[in-house]
Amino acid sequence: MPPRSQRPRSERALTDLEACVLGVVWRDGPCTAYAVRRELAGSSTPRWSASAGSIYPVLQRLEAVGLVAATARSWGVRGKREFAATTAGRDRLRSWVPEVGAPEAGGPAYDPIRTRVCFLAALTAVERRRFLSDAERSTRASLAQLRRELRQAGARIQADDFEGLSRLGSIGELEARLRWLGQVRRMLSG
Amino acid sequence: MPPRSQRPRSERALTDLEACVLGVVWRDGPCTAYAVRRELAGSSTPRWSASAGSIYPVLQRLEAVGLVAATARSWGVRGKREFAATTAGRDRLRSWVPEVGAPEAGGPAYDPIRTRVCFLAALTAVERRRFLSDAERSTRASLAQLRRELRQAGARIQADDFEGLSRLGSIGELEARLRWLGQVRRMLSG
DNA sequence: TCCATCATGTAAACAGTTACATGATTGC
DNA sequence: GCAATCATGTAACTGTTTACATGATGGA
Repeated sequence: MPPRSQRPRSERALTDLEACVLGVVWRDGPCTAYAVRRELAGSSTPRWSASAGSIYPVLQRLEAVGLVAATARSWGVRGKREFAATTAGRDRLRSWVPEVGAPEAGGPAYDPIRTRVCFLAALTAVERRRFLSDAERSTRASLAQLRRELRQAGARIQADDFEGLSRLGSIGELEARLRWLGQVRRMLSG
Repeated sequence: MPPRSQRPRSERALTDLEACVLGVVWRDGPCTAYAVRRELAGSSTPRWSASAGSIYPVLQRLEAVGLVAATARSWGVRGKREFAATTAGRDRLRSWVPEVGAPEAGGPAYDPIRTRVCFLAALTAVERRRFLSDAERSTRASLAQLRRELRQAGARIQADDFEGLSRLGSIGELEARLRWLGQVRRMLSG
């Protein structure tokens, strides 16, 4: 297990959070840090906390390296700052998206439920069944929510509605998980 | 967006990494930190780096709170330490597994590919197609690898082979992603 | 003899979270 | 008048990573 090579600080790759914030700023046009927060908080995949302490420092970093630029507006006593992606920011986003990074980028995502199944042996038979039904219920609830959002967004998904397409992917993932959980349940009881 | 309530340091919940390390130690019986590293590194979901700097501190923490215990063996000049889960550790693992934490625990996992699709609008049509075929190829490679591992493990999956069941879940997720990527590709070109 | 693997750790850096702090605006 | 939302940030903490450092064992 040799240590991996290191990139110089100045041109280091964007973290996924940085790239997402950059992406939101690029897509949603001039918007405040608060709007970015709201956007990330509303995401169906709550990977990040979207708290002020997460987002403000990220935008400061992005601004410092010139990937986003802020314009001040008067609001209250401190004013508000609206961010937009610069040309460099747009370019950076464009190079980030196809960046697969590791060769195993196509591997399965980290799923806390699947990870827990690995250690299901620690539970009694009753507890296992309970865990599985909880996981199924919870997954069904998320699935229903996603389908609601999909219906709300519009009758049919357009080719340029990448949020809708992404949501479609989430739905597919949850449906697959549900099928798998059923399979596991049948194997444990049968 | 009110701040969430905080847990006292002493009884804070295990992080997923801590729980996984505890789980591996519990499952694989007395084993060295190095073996835990190897196990995590070989996992199909490389969420963590599994470097020495990750695993050793985690085991130190787990040992400090009495969830694992080490027995020293003579090896080289420093000796080696073999870890095993204590009764408290096993209990803790048992309470961790069914712990769903957030109500949205059943939501979709964080998938870097899906996240990138959200910002596909930043690419040209040619770049989009290229991204999609890269993603499909990469996913197919991981899928083939997982199927190989599944075949290697044994002809049929036993009800108590939770690693095999988990792998089955990963395969289902990747198959779903592949179907979705095909759908996206058809929508973009059609 | 050399290399891969087994084995153990530490130190510094860093990203992200939690908690704290403040105040304006808008709608009921 | 009051509550929810909009808005901006900072400070401390902490978990994880990167890089560094060392040495034994076993097989080709």
